[in-house]
Amino acid sequence: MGIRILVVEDDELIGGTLVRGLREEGFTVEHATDGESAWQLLQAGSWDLVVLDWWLPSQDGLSVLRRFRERDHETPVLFLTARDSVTDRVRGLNEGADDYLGKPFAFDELLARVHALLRRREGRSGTIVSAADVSVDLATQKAERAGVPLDLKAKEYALLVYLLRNPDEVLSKTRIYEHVWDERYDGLSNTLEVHIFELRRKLEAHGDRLIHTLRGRGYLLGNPPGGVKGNGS
Amino acid sequence: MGIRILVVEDDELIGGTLVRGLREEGFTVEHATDGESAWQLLQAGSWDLVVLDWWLPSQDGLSVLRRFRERDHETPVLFLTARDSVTDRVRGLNEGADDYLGKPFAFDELLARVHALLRRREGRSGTIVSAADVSVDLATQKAERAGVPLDLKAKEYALLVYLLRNPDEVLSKTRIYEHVWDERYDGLSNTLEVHIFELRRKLEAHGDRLIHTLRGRGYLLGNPPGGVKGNGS
DNA sequence: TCCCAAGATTAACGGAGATTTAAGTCGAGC
DNA sequence: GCTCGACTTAAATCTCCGTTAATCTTGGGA
Repeated sequence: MGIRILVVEDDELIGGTLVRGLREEGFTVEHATDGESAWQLLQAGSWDLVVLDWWLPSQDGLSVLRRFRERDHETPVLFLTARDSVTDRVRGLNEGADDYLGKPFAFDELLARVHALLRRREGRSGTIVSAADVSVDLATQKAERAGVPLDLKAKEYALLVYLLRNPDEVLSKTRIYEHVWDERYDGLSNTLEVHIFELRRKLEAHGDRLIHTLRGRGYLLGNPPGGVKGNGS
Repeated sequence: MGIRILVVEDDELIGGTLVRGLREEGFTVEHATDGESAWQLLQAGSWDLVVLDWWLPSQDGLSVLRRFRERDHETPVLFLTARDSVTDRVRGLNEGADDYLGKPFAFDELLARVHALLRRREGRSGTIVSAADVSVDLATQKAERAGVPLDLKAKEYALLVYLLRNPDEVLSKTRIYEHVWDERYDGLSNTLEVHIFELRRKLEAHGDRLIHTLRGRGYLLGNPPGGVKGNGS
């Protein structure tokens, strides 16, 4: 939903904790337990952040990172090193990792670094994503419109975040569905429409329409398409 | 629309998603589920891009590609390989595919590659198609004239894109209709004229006439035809 | 100048797609 | 294992886009 994180970690306990914990924080999380599947997932999807373990069974994390960086220099990578080895972390950073964390670590600490990396990428705006008079704080998961806090369900929140991150752009249902639900969109279900409805209801309690329908094309959050409609005169 | 894409994919879910998603993005999309019908469609129509699955029931995608490339070296082909097999993708590229994508893939990623391939072919200009003071960004589906955004319906958008891609050229109603509507033009319906009218209305709100009528021959977007009209001698 | 065909314009209709409401399902937490 | 709430499914209703159709306008030829 909204923000997609790939966790590459073979240790069952640590991996499970990471996935669960990050999901509770409202992220969409996928989990790979070896280098090969990690590589496939990296190529397949667009990720906002990658948490990558140093030691992996079939292929070490470093070479995954190196291959990944040949194509993608943007997506932040948080590197997990087995211990706080200076040489390891230097090598990781040299290969394009953005930050590292030595095991064992507290989940809190990892979360702080995740937010820091995402913040850096959001460009100045802190953990806050906003458009028009709506804003969401990704760290605290609080959404508000015109200063009034919104009480959103998890899916509504995820949907809003995705729309906010692509303001004034036509987003097809296919794209929205794949991002927010992390599934293929078969066009048979109207789940997306129902959530749009709920989100609109809550947003429009404190302002006018923000989510516009482009019939047959998708939805758009922001200014109504086509600028000013009925000009005066 | 305006831009025609052939999707060759036997998997119902993936194919359905591709067709629906690409249509939402404003393309005219046809769908073939086996090599034989794919071959027929390839020969029948003129396509701007082909998305071709590796595995097909009656005949594998590679041989379809090979046969197609004997006649057509221009049309970009995006190849879908079942997995990220290096040998598969090398073979595909050797046979004349322009790009590949390993399943599973996110729709977003496919869309990005589609735009990249079209861009390469559109000639430098990015995803932007323009003529005179009108331009359309195929990626964001935003159209504008003299900097003023236009609020176009799906069909109007498709029509405009087709006209923009063939500026200063007389386009018969038959050609326009078959490209934009993807149907035979029987000359009985005046749908095309109605859409031309609507499109003109929106375009001419911010400038003078751009779509000219060539009585009995069709329409032309661009400079008035023949320069000076009633020149003597 | 008159006539006719091609095209322009306007209004109305039908249906696909979108909205809305309500009932069903599933999982988390007690 | 029960209950509550979030999410999904289903179904009714509505809305708007694209088409049709009917009328008006224009241009070219006799």
